[in-house]
Amino acid sequence: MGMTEDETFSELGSEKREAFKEKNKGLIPKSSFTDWYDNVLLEAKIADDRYPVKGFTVYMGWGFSIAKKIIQLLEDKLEKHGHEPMQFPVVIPEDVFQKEAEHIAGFSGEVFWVTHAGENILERRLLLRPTSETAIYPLFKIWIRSHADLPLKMHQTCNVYRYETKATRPLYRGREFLWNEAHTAHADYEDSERQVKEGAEIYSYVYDLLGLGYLLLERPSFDKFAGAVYSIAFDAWNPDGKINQIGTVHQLGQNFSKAFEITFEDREGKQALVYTTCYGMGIGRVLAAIISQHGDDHGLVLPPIIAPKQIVIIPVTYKGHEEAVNKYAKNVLKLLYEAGFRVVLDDSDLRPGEKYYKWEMFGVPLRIEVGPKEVDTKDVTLVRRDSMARSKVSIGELVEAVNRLFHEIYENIKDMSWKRLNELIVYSESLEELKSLMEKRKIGKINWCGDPDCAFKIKDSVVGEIRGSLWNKFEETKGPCIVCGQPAKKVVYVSRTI
RNA sequence: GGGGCCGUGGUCCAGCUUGGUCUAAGAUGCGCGGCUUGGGCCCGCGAGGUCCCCGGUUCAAAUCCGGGCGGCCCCA
Repeated sequence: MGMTEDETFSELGSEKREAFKEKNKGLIPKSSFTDWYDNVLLEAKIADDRYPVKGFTVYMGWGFSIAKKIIQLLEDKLEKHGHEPMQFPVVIPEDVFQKEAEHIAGFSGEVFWVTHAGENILERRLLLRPTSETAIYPLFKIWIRSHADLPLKMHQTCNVYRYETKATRPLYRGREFLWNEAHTAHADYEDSERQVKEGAEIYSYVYDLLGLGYLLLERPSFDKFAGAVYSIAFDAWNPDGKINQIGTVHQLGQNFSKAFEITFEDREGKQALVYTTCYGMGIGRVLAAIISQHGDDHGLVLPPIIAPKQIVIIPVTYKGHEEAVNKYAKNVLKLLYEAGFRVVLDDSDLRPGEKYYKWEMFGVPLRIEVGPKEVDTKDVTLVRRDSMARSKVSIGELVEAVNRLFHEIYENIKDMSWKRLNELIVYSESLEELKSLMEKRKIGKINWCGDPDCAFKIKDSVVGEIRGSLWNKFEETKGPCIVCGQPAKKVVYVSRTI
């Protein structure tokens, strides 16, 4: 439509832009990803970035409703696996924060400080948690007495604070962000390893319910969490060719238990240090992944499981038929409500066409149209949000049909997302080739010797960086290291990052 | 951290080069009324603005200059 692939909406001349909007009634095409994304956030009432502090974003009604559904899926699953819900304070005293050397080195550059109370300078400075290990471990030290107290597993959903120096983006990267973090302590390394697997499985379970496409990678050692033995991460694809890290799981070994002296009496009656793990999921980033992976030119496309409203009923009334149609629509509403669906009847004064566009923007999975025809034939017209496919079904079969369509919508958006991810991944045998892949916004798959110097050379010569190797599946190397030509140890993925 | 582009009613934006005709145009959205209603229909009326902020130049600043804040893109 008069726009090349590389051109973004905002780079078009105002004339072309006006022409575009005239033709598309104000909608920005998803191919202009940044503009589309900003537009959808506001139009679909997801988030408002106009809060007067840089990097701090307001969740609006529809967006926070979705966020709450995501949180609920995650919390239910964590608690099913024995994690107790807790809430730790947002402030951490400076001296406690500084107990683990690597951890401070990793985070101290981006912490917010609380230095005053009124006009008085605090004797002991406090910081806003950038993550909660150092808030939680002093209490773990108190709570854990013996092997009978282990494993200890907790989680909390809270805001954390990091003074990001990179460009902030609503939901993707904020200086305050909503996440859920889990922290566990174990009697031996084997049990903490089992826990890392459980954490990864819990996260996979949630992302799969949301139909997201992602890579589960073990990060190279130079990119692990500050203070971790190793880190694994969930990298979701993004339409602009960057990678969106939606969750991480860390094996912390005894690094923190040493620093915080978290000991227990083992079965032989001796004091020993616990092993800890932690994992975090950024709710905003997961929401951003759902918006970006599933959305289309008409706006959001939500998986039914997290849609705040799953079905919208649109009555199509004509003069003389209003009463019959409205009555019929209310019966359909009641039927679906009683069957347990989240359903809304839009009986506002807008024209039906306008309502279609509006609810498509909000990503409601199914639309039901009822007019005089349906009243006559005792059925309804169903329209899927993902494919826009129409069908008719009798009232008697409606509930069954909705369940079936929800399942089909979920399967379809999930398949499309994974298909897109697989199309993005391209195997590459030379730096030249890798560079061109990055320019085409692809994800490179390469052989690597494991030397950090080679990794830095990649970062210097192509725009992307090494994200890691598959964690849950071993991949055989197919050639020498792409940089130095020495024998390769790992197949790793390279991409731009958000 | 470096470079580029940008900031005008809720949203998208015209105006800026060449200061005055700007008491800031338009579209969309919003409110009221009418008409309509199977994909953003049409007509009428109305509300809505610190032209991002501070300072400077000038008889005069949305427009020029300096600084700040904020946004987007590219590079480290």
